[in-house]
Amino acid sequence: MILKSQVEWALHCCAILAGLPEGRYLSTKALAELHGLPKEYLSKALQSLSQASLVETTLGPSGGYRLARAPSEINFLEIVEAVEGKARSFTCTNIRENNPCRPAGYCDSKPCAVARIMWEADEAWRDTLRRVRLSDLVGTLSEEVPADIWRSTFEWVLKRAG
Amino acid sequence: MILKSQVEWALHCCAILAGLPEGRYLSTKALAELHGLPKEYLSKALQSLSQASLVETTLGPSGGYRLARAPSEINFLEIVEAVEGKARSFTCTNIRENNPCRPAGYCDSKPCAVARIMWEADEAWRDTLRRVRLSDLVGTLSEEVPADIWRSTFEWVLKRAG
DNA sequence: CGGCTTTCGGATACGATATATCCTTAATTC
DNA sequence: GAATTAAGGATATATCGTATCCGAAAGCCG
Repeated sequence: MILKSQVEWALHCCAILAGLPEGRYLSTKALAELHGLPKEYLSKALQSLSQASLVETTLGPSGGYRLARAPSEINFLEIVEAVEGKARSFTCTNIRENNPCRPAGYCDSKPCAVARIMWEADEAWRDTLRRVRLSDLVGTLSEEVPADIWRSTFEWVLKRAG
Repeated sequence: MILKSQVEWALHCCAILAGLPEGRYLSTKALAELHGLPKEYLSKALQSLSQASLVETTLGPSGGYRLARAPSEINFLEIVEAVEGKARSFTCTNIRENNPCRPAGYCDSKPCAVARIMWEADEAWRDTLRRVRLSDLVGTLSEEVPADIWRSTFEWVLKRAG
C-alpha cells in the first residue's frame, strides 16, 4: 500500500502556489522545472487538482495555475484525495458470506467487523490530514527553509508567474 | 493506495485460529474452504504470518496453523504488517533538492516538512490498528454473529482441526 | 488576422506489483 | 512406505502507476 508520487508533487506544488501574489498564475513548465519533475506527467496531477476545484487555471501565455481558495481554507486531505482518490484503503469483499455453515440467503445486519476496524484506522489517517491546513505547511517551511533560499526561490517563481 | 486482499484474508484466518482449543492446528485447506479462497494463494498469506512469528505450524496430516500467542497479545497492526509490509504509505523522494535556487551541496537539517505531515498521518493509522487486539475482534464477532452460525462454524472447524 | 503559448483530455507504451497457479522438497502421521 | 502438510521457488496473468505524445480549444500578442 503506497501512495502515488503524484501526491508528493501536488503537495509541493500547492505550497508554491500558496506563495503567489493575488491574481498571478504559474505554469506547469515552471512547477516542473522547480521540482525537477517530468512536465507532461506532472500536468496530470495538476489536472486532478483542477478537477477537484482546488486550483483555477487560465490558458495562453502567462497562463497556468493558482489556488482557488486561501491556503488556510485548504487542508491536506483535499489535496491528497484529489490525486489519490477518495476510496478507502481497505476494501471488504465480505468473505464471511462464503462460510459453508451459513444458511442460504442469510443477510448480515452490519458491515463485517474486520472491515469496521480497518475503516476506523483509515478514518484516523484522513482525520490527521484534514486537520493540517496548507497554510500550516507554508508556515513551517518559512521557518525551516534558510531565508536566502526561501527568498531566491520566491523571486525565481515571480519571474515566471504570469 | 489499496491494501492487498491478503490482509483481509489474514485477519479472518486469525480470528478463526483464535477460537482453536489449545494445541490444535488448522490446515490451509480448511481455512481456504471456510472463506472461499484459493488455497495455494492463501497459503502465501499464512506463510507471511508464520515468518512474522504470529502463528506456529506443524507438518503432516493433522498439521496446519495455530496462533503463537494469546489473542489478547496480538494486535491488528502486527497482522496487517505481516502481509503488507512495514513500509510507510508515503515515500519522500526529496524533490526539494531539485530546486535550482539551492546552493550546490546544501544539506537539509530536517526531513521534508511535507513528508513529516504525511508520516504523522501514517502513524495515526498504525496507532489505531495497534490499539485493537485480536481478542477484541473475537469479542465483537461472538456478539454479532448469530449464535447458531457461530456454533456450527466452530464445530465445522473442530472437525477439521488436527 | 495569424502565430505562439497554455490547459485539457485521449491514446499509447512500459514497468512494477498484486493475484494466482504449479511444482519440488522436507517433515510428520499412520 | 504411503498419504498429508507447510515452505518456497518458478511462472503466468491482470491491474495499476508511471511516462510520453498528440490534437483540440482557449487566451495572448504582434
